[in-house]
Amino acid sequence: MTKAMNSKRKKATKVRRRLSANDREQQIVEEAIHFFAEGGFGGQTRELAQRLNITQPLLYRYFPTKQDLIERVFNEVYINRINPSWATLLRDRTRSLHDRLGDFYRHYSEATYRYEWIRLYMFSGLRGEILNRRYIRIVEDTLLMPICEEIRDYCGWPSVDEKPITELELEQVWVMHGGLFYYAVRKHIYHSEVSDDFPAVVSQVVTTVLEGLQSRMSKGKP
Amino acid sequence: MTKAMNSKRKKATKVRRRLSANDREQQIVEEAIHFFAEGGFGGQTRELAQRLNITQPLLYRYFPTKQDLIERVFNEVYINRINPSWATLLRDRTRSLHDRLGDFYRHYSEATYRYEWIRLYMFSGLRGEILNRRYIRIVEDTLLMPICEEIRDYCGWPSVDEKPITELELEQVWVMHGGLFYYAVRKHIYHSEVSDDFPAVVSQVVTTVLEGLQSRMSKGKP
DNA sequence: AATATTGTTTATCATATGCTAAATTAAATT
DNA sequence: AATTTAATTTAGCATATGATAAACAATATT
Repeated sequence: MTKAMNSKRKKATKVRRRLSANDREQQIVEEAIHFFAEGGFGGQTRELAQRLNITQPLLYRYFPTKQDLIERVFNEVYINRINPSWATLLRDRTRSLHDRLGDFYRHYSEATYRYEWIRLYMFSGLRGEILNRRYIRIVEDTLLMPICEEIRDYCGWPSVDEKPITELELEQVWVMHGGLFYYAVRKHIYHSEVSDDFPAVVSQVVTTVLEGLQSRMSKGKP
Repeated sequence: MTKAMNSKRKKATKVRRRLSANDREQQIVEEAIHFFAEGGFGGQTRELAQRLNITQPLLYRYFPTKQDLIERVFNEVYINRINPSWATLLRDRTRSLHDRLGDFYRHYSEATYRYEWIRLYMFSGLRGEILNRRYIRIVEDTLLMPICEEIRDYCGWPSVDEKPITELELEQVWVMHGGLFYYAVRKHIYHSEVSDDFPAVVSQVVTTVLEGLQSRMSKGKP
């Protein structure tokens, strides 16, 4: 029995060695995502290696420098995370704007309100990486601006062709968007207690904002 | 001329040495705030010393460990930053709730939407410091809950005595609060372009939220 | 002016940390 | 089975980094 266990354990301990280059690389990236998300990019390569059950120099076989690994992590987490179908969803005027926004934030939060995503994003921002500004630009152009336009339509305001979206209109949507994002910051960065019914929060907030904007409109505020 | 310049330069370089212990300590804390806010708590003590024009071991005369200095920075930045008069302001029902919230966020943002405050706060959160949760608790108890109560009154809902503030009501206010806070995150962490008229943003958001909530109420949603 | 006090620097230690070169060995190829 | 290929480890370099002890020197005290 002991023999069997030993051989089994041996296998369990050693069998994972000598992966194919592709598998090992992917494994490293995967673990690096968790690792850097937890402690930031100051984390030591030796500790990362330990978590992978490999030696530290092996990391350098796959990534020439730590910075290269970090950039790979960025790519893995942030590339192609914005689904183009979301913009389509938002513009679908056969549905109520309330439902569209609810659906959108359900999808959006599933993709981005994750422990790794949120934390790496904030670490990256504090580091002064270009990533965040680039991401914000995309969010603004492909998501928030369309939302502004749908709000225009919802409230019966002039179309974008007649009058471009103003800075304040965009900021209004940013506060909603940022407020919902901040829910994830409270949860994953501060480890604070938050409501466990995020869709309910979205629904309530969206209702309030839409009703509020519509009410402002009826009082003659474009 | 060269002589005069030399002696002058010498003076300029050396005259600031040998401060009183109190002055030196304060000077170190002050610089440490900027230093850690920029690069995080991983910043090297040697670099901090260089910026202070002192040698690195001198830091350890005033702070036994780096961690001690960091905690001192926390105290300096976060202790007594919440002005009790804000809660009073918020409860002053002789004024419109819109004006009260506008004033409150003017004061609150002046105190906390600062480069150092925001960044140290986020660095601290990512580090897992208790600071953030403690701060959040205070914000919730002394600011957001009162706001919830005022909203109840504003909308003509039952008082808190009759029915405690629900989780969703608090979350609604958190999204507004967090959304406004996120304005500062975009500015000071992502270095993104934001509207330079924050009071206008506040005014607009507050109007929308208040109108929206009131409108929901009139449709029978407490 | 001599002495005591204390703010500051010099020199240094121990460990951490990114990274490299060469040796080793598991797996693929012949 | 012998040989080649390539994944992995061992050993170690160079510099970074928090921290300490002792020497030094500006200021205060006598």
